[in-house]
Order: sequence, then C-alpha cells, then structure tokens
Amino acid sequence: MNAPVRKPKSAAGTRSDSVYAGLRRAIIEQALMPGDKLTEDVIGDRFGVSRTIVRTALARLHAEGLVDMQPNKGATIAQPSLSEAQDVFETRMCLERQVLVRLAEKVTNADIERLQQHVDLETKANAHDGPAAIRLAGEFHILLASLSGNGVLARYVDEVVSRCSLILALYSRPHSSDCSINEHQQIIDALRVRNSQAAIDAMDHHLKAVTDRALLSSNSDKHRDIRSILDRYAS
Amino acid sequence: MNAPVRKPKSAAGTRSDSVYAGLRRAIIEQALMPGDKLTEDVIGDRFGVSRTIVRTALARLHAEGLVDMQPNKGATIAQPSLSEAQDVFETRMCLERQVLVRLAEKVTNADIERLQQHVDLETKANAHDGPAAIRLAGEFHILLASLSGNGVLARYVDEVVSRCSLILALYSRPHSSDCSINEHQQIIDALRVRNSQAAIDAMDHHLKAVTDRALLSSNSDKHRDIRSILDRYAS
DNA sequence: GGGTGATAATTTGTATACATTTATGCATAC
DNA sequence: GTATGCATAAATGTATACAAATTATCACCC
Repeated sequence: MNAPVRKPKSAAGTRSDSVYAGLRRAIIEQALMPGDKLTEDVIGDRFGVSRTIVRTALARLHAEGLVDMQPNKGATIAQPSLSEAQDVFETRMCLERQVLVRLAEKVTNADIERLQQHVDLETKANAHDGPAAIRLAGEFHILLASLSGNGVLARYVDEVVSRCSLILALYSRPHSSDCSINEHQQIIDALRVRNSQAAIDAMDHHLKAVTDRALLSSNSDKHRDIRSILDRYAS
Repeated sequence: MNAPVRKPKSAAGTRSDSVYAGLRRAIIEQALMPGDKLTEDVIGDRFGVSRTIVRTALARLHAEGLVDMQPNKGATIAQPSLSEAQDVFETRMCLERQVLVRLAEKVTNADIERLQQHVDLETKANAHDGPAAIRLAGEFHILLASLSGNGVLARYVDEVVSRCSLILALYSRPHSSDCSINEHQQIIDALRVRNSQAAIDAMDHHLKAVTDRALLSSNSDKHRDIRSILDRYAS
C-alpha cells in the first residue's frame, strides 16, 4: 500500500509549479490517461502539499485544456472530442508554420546543432524508453518554437503540442511516439539550407501524418490507480 | 472613503470567474493601467470574496499575460516590453489570418449580419463612451474568431487581443480606440462576397495600422487609487 | 537635509477548518 | 434480482489562521 510520504523535493520554484510540472509530465507521457480522476487530496498526499497548492496547479492545467473541471465534481484528465482535436491540429499547423517562417530567416548554426542533438536523443530514446520517446517527440516542436524567439508563439505551440499528446492517447494506438524521427530530420535539413518553403512543406507533411495516424483504436483500461502512477512524478 | 461593501452579485458562475471577468474588463477598458498594483486584500474587499478566490483569478490573468507576478511581491498589471509587444502582434496576425481563411469558406449570412450589428454598435459607442468603445473594438475581433468555429483559435485570439489593449495602453495615446471602425467594415465587406484574400488583406492592413498607431506617447500618471476604480467593476 | 537601521505594519504563501455538494453503501420494498 | 431511500462517507468550494517575506515608519546619526 503506497505510503503517502512527501518526497525530498528536488527542483524548487513555487510549490504549485512543481505539482503542475509533475502532473503535466504524467499526462504528456501518457501515464495519466484521458478520463482519469484527479482527486485533490490524493495529489496533495503524493506531492506533499495542501489542497490549496493542488488546486492552483489543476486550474492552470484546466486553462491549458489538459484537464476538464466540472463544478462540485472535480477534475479529470481531459478527453478532447474529435471536433476539439481537429481544432487543435488546425491551430497547431497555423502556429508551427509561423515558427518556421521566423526560423528560416533567423536560425543560427548553433540552433541547428541543438536541434540535431535533440533528434539524436530522440533516436536513442526511441529504442528503449517509450514514455520518454513520446515526451521528446513533443519537445522537438517546443524547441523549434522557442528558437523562433517569439515567446508568445512558443507558449501557444507548447500548449497545442501538449494537447496533441492527449489526443493521440485517446485516438491513436497506445504508446507509439507518433512523430517519425525521420520527419523531424527533414525539417532540420530544410532549415540548414534556410529553405523556408521546404521546411514548411516538411512540417505540413509531418503534421498531416500525425493527424492521420490518430483516429485509430481507442485504448481504455479502467480501474487505474492514480496513486502508484503519481509516485513516479512527485519529484 | 469608498465603503468596502459586497455588491449584490449579478452574474453567477464560480465566484473567481466573476472576479476574473471584472478585473479583465477593467484592464481592457484601460481603467487599470500597466504597472498598477493588485493587492489581494483590496480586490477581495471590493468583490466581497476571500483572498483564495482573488488568488485564483490573478493566477489566471497571469497565465494569460495580463498581469505580472513576482514571488512574495504580488501582482501588478502587466507592462509588456516592446519585444513582447512585437511578439503579440506577430502572433495575432498569424492567428487572425487563419480565422479569416476559415470564415471565408464557412461564414453564413446570419454571421455577417451579427458582425454588421456589432460594427454599428461600435459606431454608436465611439461617439460618447470611451471605455466601451475600446472594449467593443477588441470584441469585434473576438466575435470574428468565435464565428470561425474553432474554439482553440478563438481562445488564443481572445488572449492576444486582450494583451493588445494593454500594449496600446502603454505605447499609444490614451483612450483612443485604436481600431478604425472603417477598417472593420472593410473586413465585413470582403467576407460578404466570400473573398478570403481581400479579407486577409484588409485585416493585414488593419493590424499594421494598429501597430503603427502604437509606439507613440506613453502616459504615466502615478498614485492611482485602485479602490475607486474597482467599484465600477465589482458587478 | 539626507542616509541608516531597527521596528512595526502590510502583504504574500500555505495549511487547515468548515459548510455544501456529490458519491457510496446498505437496508428495505417490490 | 433490481430498484428506492436514507445514512454515511468522501470530495469540493470558500474562508480563515498563521508563518515568512516584504514594505513602510521613524528615530537616530552624520
């Protein structure tokens, strides 16, 4: 019976930030699945904080579309409808195109080196660590966006990419990373020669492929125990 | 000495929603100006709620970029830097273009009628109600986005439009609505004939004009009394 | 007059208490 | 066996209490 102990608390920041980050990672790595109940007391116990803190974190995740909240009934991991999913993908494509427009005109060799290193990391993780591979695939897009130098754009990309994890968890086959590393490589290659149109085309192709890979078998295993899952994320 | 009384509470929803909405409106109508301190107790008194509720509302406004928060030092109305301002405008243009792409292919006559009514409203307000005119000008863009049918896109447009209010409060002359109603009319006219390119061109022109109108005189009157301002927004 | 430091008053961060709402369990009835 | 109600437990919404941090006040000194 997992003991409700507080972990030694590694990274600081305000406490709610670390709860937020932990939950977010659990969602993105698909450890917490759409529909899972997020009881405030349970989360508070696992992270060693009060409900006040948990509530702040949940509200933030709700604002980002990662958790659903019903008045007096609490929070659950969001279950985006197909229509919402389409909206997310459309918006994501719009945003990521703009990222590439910006990047093509301002990307440095150092930036490209960083991107390349990330893809190499993805390749390694893809072999043996499923959850990390999922997360890294998303983080490639987030890295791209942050290199664009536009913080607002980067934040929105971050959000839609996270929500895509959720969507893929719902509509795609489980634990496939859904981002072909080869497609990421093509984007880097286009950026390396500052060919913005080629980069955008590669991104369009990539995102369309991800979208298509969705809409497959939905996996639903019930009776999931949030306690044991959260132990791994209450860092 | 303004009495700290709770108002009769009109619109429901959760309590923090109404605090959020009230503060947001005060910011958008430029009643609260960039840099103004947002003391939790003061806001709580004005809205008749506890700090818990205020805190939730402030956190949400912070996530949307409308208020700055420093650890242990509380919240102030955000003061976007010029660089942030450029990021917001760039992102806004990207998003609103997509809105028009969608609208040009799916807009109904009823939608156009609603848009026209809104612009008529703007015209009326422009004559005598300064703050309302500012708000209505922004709401035209929000209405456009919501008619696009893409909720995600609409939420992001909502956010960047709000932040533009803040930016114009900082960098433009005070209390000018900054949205020429004529330019809104041109966008409607283009949509009426389903000419997406003309609509996008009109929007580009409009947003460029708004951007240009910024970067003018910065107004800074200090010693503002939040209490008296909030009385009008604690509905 | 203007700087300096100790002290008091605010203000924030977090936990806890309590009321209200929702979910659960169990006995009874059909 | 399934359904209905009530009693109980659990979870949420909000306010409040208290510690820690910040800011303001003011006497003191140069």
